[in-house]
Amino acid sequence: MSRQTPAQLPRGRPRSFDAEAAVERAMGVFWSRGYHATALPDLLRATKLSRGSLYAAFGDKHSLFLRALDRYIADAVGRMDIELDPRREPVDGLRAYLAGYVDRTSGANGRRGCLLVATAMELAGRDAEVGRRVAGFFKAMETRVMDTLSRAKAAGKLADGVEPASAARILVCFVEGLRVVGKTAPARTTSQATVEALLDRFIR
Amino acid sequence: MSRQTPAQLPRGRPRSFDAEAAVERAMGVFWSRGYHATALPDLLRATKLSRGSLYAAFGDKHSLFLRALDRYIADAVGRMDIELDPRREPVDGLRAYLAGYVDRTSGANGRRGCLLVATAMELAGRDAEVGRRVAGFFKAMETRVMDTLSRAKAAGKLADGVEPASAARILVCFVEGLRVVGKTAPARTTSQATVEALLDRFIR
DNA sequence: CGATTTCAAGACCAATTGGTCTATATATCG
DNA sequence: CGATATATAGACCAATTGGTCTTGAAATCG
Repeated sequence: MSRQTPAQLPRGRPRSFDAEAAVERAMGVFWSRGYHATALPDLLRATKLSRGSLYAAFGDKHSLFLRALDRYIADAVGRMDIELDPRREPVDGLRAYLAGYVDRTSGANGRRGCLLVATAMELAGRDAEVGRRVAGFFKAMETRVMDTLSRAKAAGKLADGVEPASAARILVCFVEGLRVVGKTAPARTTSQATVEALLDRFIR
Repeated sequence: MSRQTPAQLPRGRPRSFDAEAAVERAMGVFWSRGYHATALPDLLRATKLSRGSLYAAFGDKHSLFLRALDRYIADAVGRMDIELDPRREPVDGLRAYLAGYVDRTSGANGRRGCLLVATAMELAGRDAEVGRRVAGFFKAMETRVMDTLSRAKAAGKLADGVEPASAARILVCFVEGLRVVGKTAPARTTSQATVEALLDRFIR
């Protein structure tokens, strides 16, 4: 361990913008337009940064994209960790989790789509950095859903013959497919009914 | 009705390339790279056409893309019409249909992805021509799956409480989600097992 | 103050974009 | 043959791409 130097504040003009807020705004652009269709001017407008500042802070477009993607993933995982919290009734958790997807895949929300699914389709196959993140996200979701299903099963809430492991993979595919079909902006009632019909097959 | 003129053959050098084959090759490029990431030189290389011929035959990049997408959709619908043929055992048809997705969503096939899903995510929200095609395809799939499920139900092959209409929407979401998750190139056995577990919930 | 640092504005760059057009070769007709 | 039509190769175009660099104005320090 090296001795702690007295922290020596920087001397010049302090950083005056919030990098994390810039990442969030950039995320919004990539989300709406996709990676290739997003041009530098789009990002400058959204982040309200100058070219120089943006490149100084993030390196290049691809690095900024990865930060935006990481942010999107962290948000999604954080949401799941609340909805599928182990201290909660597992079936309630699953309902909340699926209700979130109903929300995100109907009407205008549906039409906007999902940065992660769009990125998976656009880049995951040819960009290893992206591929690892996408695979990691699906894995994280699968794990959380499986754990929740296991707790539901222990509580006798699963239909006969439902295996948490395979059911979790089914649910992951289903919700990601909802996001795809959601691009056609289906009515909320449609997504809602579909989700309920699916849940009926798994919950006692 | 105007009188039929004697068909008057064209007089000059005849067209020497097969437009439909060019569309198919272009489809392959869009499929592998996506719309925005496909540049003109990629299309010229794949179709083996000169710039002039390509623009004369197809107008512009976007029109060629629409033809490629139409071709992809026609192929997919044609496949379904065979797999889900009304003269076939409905449950066998569903198994064949799902087996096709297992094939297309595992390993290298999975990594390559699906032109339709990629297009849905990349363009459907902002390009009305594309949006209509994507929505039409999902509708076509849903109809065919629903009809098959109805026949299965009439034959007493469906599990209790399964409704063909909602089950068809579930299956459509599920298979499109398989294509998304397939971008991480899962093992064939994984996709296979997931599909079988799903079918178990619906088939008696 | 003067040193230091960060900012925005925008000039600038080479490469690439989708798209047009010209020149020329070639194939088919009457 | 001569007229007609179609092909290719590639020059050419303006606009845009991602990315660098310069300038000069602020903001903070000792």
